[in-house]
Amino acid sequence: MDQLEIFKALSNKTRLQILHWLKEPERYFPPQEHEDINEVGVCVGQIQQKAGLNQSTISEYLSILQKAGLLKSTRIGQWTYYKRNKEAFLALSQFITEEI
Amino acid sequence: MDQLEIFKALSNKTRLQILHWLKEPERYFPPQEHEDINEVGVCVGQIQQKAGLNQSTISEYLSILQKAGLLKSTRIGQWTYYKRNKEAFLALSQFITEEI
DNA sequence: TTGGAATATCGGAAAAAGTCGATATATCTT
DNA sequence: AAGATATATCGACTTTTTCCGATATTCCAA
Repeated sequence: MDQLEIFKALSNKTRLQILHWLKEPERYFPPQEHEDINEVGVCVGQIQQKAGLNQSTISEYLSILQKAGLLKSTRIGQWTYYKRNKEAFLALSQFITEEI
Repeated sequence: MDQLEIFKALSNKTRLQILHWLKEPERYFPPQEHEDINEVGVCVGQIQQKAGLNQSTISEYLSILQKAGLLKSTRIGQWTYYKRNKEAFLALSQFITEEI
């Protein structure tokens, strides 16, 4: 866990918003056409639409969040689904109370 | 609590290091000449020395951490002492597990 | 096997952050 | 009151981040 990388990933309004949405995907997104939203997460296009930024920007943001370990991704057909990585948030929470 | 501001404050190696030191000030700093280290914290000069960056840089970094609410400061005579604000870390930890 | 849809990558312009040296301010000492 | 010490602020330059449009890649469907 690279904490600095994680905090950089969290230092952006849109990325924080995305994480908030992905904490409760059913609440913020329509059911995914082909997959179970709770199983694989939400596809890039839906997140992009909701965020209202350029497609390339959102694709990169999701990649930043994933590289930091905060999201997990699954490619199914032409879609990439992103979902929250619970363990990372627990570890980060612990880091904050115990190390800094 | 402005979470974005907090995460930006945490997105810097030196600032993270400072917070780590201030979590256990007795362990990382000599006793303060004039004050109780556990009461008021550590003065800017000591932190600057340990961090090895310019005085103005450290002064600004401490100000950033304080504006984000992560540190509290006390001016006593010509010294400004900074100490960890425990409540802020607890609240942040909770935000991370509950909101994102 | 070609066209279309979803996503990823690249290159760049603008904005923000990092870091310094110089200088200002506040306070202590004499 | 003057010099010394600790900290804060300012201006400048460099590096990083933001966000876009254009293009590439991957995969599906006809």
